[in-house]
Amino acid sequence: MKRKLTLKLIAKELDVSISTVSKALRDSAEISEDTRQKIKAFAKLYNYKPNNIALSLKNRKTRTIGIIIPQIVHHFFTTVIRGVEQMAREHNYNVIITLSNNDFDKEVLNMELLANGSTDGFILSLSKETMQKDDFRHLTEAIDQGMPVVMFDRIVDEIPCDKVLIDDREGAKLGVNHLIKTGCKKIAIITTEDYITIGKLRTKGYMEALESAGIEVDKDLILKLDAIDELNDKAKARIKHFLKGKDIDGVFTINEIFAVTAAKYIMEADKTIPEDVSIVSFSDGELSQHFVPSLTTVSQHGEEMGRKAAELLINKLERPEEEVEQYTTAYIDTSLIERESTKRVK
Amino acid sequence: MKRKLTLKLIAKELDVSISTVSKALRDSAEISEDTRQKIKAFAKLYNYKPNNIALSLKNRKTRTIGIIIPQIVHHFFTTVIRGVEQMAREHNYNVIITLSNNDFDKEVLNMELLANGSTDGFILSLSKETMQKDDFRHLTEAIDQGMPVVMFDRIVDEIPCDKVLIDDREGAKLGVNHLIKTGCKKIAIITTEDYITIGKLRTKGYMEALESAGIEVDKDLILKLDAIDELNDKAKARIKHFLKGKDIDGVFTINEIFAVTAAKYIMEADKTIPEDVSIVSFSDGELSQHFVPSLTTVSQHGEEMGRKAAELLINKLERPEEEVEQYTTAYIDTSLIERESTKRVK
DNA sequence: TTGTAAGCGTTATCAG
DNA sequence: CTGATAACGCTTACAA
Repeated sequence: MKRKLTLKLIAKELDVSISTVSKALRDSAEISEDTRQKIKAFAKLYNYKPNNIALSLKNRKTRTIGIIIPQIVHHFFTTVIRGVEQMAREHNYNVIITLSNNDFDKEVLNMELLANGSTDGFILSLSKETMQKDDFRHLTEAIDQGMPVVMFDRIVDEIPCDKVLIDDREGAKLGVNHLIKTGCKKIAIITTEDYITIGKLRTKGYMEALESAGIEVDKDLILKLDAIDELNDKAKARIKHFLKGKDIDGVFTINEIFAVTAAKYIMEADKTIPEDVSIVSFSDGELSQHFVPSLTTVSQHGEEMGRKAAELLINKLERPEEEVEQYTTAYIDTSLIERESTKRVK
Repeated sequence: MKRKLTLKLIAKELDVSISTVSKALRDSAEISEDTRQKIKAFAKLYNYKPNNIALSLKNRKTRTIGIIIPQIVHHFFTTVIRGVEQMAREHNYNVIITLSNNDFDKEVLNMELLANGSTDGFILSLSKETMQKDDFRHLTEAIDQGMPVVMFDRIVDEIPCDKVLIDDREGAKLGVNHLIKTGCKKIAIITTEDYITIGKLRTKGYMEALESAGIEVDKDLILKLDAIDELNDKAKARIKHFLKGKDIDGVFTINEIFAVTAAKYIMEADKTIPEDVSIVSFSDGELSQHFVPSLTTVSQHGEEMGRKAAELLINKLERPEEEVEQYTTAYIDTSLIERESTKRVK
């Protein structure tokens, strides 16, 4: 492996000082046209690129934003990333991503990696395990050390940092209201246990929507699973059992996988979607789009979320150090995407 | 924002020299039990963490592997990442990811970011645009500068570096043979234009499978699209038109999206899957698993691929510098996952 | 047992 | 116009 070209090497080769080279390359007026030309030509020829590590050390800035997310398969996270990248690019920041795979230790590890020099701050969504463990020391430590942090989607209230959320409650209402509007009367929900914030809030939205439509909430129509991004066989069986023989005409689910699985069992029971049972899912992704029938979803506008998160972070990064700490929580609206799994509004 | 704790600060606070602190923290025998204890206690109390940037600069090593991929939505890429991370962890390397979003400029940008200090080497799959443009200067430059590179999946032969591939041709054969075995005689393929290597190779496998079964290749049963990860309306229309009224009993597609879209049009034409038309898709992902009917796929073993890529890279990184350059191309086997979209083998 | 100094690659300041 | 020097945070000979 060759050694990378450095200022020092160029200086030696051209028999000038390192600082001359540095200045020439940065087009300093101090340097004579002649030398500047010479140095630049040489640098270009041998493809000199400044060493970012050295720059970061010098500037105590990396101009890099770190993203830590539980799982990347999610179309949602991809869109968030895109949003972050857009905003980052506009402000001349780079973005690197690490995955926690929904694993606590990995999340901690990644945070340390990113917190110790590689990035100026980060944007993260908590792993499932972290939320279960209820252990956020890695977060508070990072924040204590002056790392700006923005949490999105899967957050925890107590941590003092900026937050970007979708309005889960409103989103769920949007979805359930659509079911109601299209004539559904007996609407079930497939959600998660309450320790997962999004599950809890979406369940709440579901209940509120029913109530304000004068429909009584029936506990038998609420299924709370312990799963979130993946369904094991047990969870599938629970969904199957839950749907079996129930007299329902609408299902609201808090994610795509739940929706698609429910749809499958509904069709297996020889009911048609949306005529017999309508379905609305939270989270708009590939699955919803390509499923037959395609699913009506509550879209989360991930890109916007990413943009907002990046904006908040960059704000913190570029603000004079002494300003009073204060944290904002931004809400991103959801919207309904109508597809084939619900009836047309009359 | 507080300033991060450094050796210097600790040294000042404890009134010792920086090197004493450094040594104490690294448990050097040079330092007296006493001072060591004192320093370590202090460091722990204030949660000292060494600055990775400084370490990288010092060691001229980051112990970080970069991954550059076109698009992360793909379940396949997620599994590859997981494989890379496993292997990396075993060898004490970190992993950071950047996305090219199938965009040439972004790929170049990301490479520069990663090549200029942030990582010791990288693993990448080319963006669609890069392959179209046929411009690989960013790659050769990085390699010239001594950055070890491993390409996987979407590669280009001419670049001198390690490569990890799945055997696309064999994989396609596997899939098509399965269709043949289950009784299909008129098998169509939905693939990409030939400039995308995987499309080309998979088409080849398809043809070979047919030929060796004594079935004549019918050009009318081959659809080459210009799309790869996403389908625009035009591509969808082409699929629809392609399938319409064609007398086929099997469809092989080179990715999930093509398969799912084809399935949809087939069902719309009131044919049943797999009785009337069987489907096999390349790439095993969420879509195939959750679609109704679930799709038989050729699985790519992404995790293994990731592991292999990381292994090759780490090998290069830890090898004494002077060794002769030589590049290996590893092939990862595919396997068939039978689901509902094909008939049982008799 | 502790401290000094050089060096990793840069840039900024100040002197020549 | 050019160059020496210090500094970013850390490690490691080498002195003391």
